[in-house]
Amino acid sequence: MAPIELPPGDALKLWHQIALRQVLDESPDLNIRQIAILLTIYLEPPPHTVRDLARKLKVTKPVITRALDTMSHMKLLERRPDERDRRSIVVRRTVEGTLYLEKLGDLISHTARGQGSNG
Amino acid sequence: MAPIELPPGDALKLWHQIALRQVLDESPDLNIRQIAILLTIYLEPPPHTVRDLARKLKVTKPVITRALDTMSHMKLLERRPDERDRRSIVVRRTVEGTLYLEKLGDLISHTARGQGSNG
DNA sequence: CCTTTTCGTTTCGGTACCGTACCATCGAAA
DNA sequence: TTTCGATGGTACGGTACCGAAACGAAAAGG
Repeated sequence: MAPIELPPGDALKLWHQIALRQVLDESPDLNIRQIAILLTIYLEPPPHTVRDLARKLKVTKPVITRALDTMSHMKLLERRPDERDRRSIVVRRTVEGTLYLEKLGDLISHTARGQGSNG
Repeated sequence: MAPIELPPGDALKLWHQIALRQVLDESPDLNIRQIAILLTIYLEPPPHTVRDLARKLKVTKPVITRALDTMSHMKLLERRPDERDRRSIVVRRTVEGTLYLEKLGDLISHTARGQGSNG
């Protein structure tokens, strides 16, 4: 895989266009912690528990609980009891969450493509 | 300028790493609207008034007013009365805001560079 | 059994954001 | 001058987030 050349100035323009698009589209505005949690769940190997996520992001457990409340209500992910240890829960992906992140990836990718050229 | 090739999968990994870094660094978490406002002010030609920003982002004026309150308190930008029309204010850049966005651009750029290569 | 530890959730007080509606000021035009 | 529209700010009620602390349930260990 070739390194991606993205000078700081272009990076900010890219960020700007993506932020602008998200605002104009009125897409659900997850805060930065929720985004980090969601992407960790989808991009890193399972299982994901509240405790693991809290430790990985260096946030308190209630932050994870509340983020899971919000995002599971949006159907972006799903809680499941852990069969082996009933104190734990396991966070799982959903179809809706997969679609949401696919769209996000496409948006970033497409914006980056338009960004580099002189358009 | 060459087009930037950033496949959706890599885009999500990039997003993940940047979000993770922002959370771990406890950087001030501006919401998506505030980011869009800030970058518009810094990347598009002045002058920037509340009304212009509200129209450009298709949000209500109080959204802009509150975002300016928050970000001017963080010294990321500055309100100034418009000399020509005293009903208007003009939003201006600050040194701190410039530094903040320079750091953000560097973070994105650096993360993207590490993203594409196998590092 | 009983105590301690672990896990996720809930509660508490506080802060920040939202949209709707209203307000004070300024500028333009009669 | 008065009237009217434009501009930015404020007030209100509601929602969501935060950290700290307390909680109930389940596991671990005596």
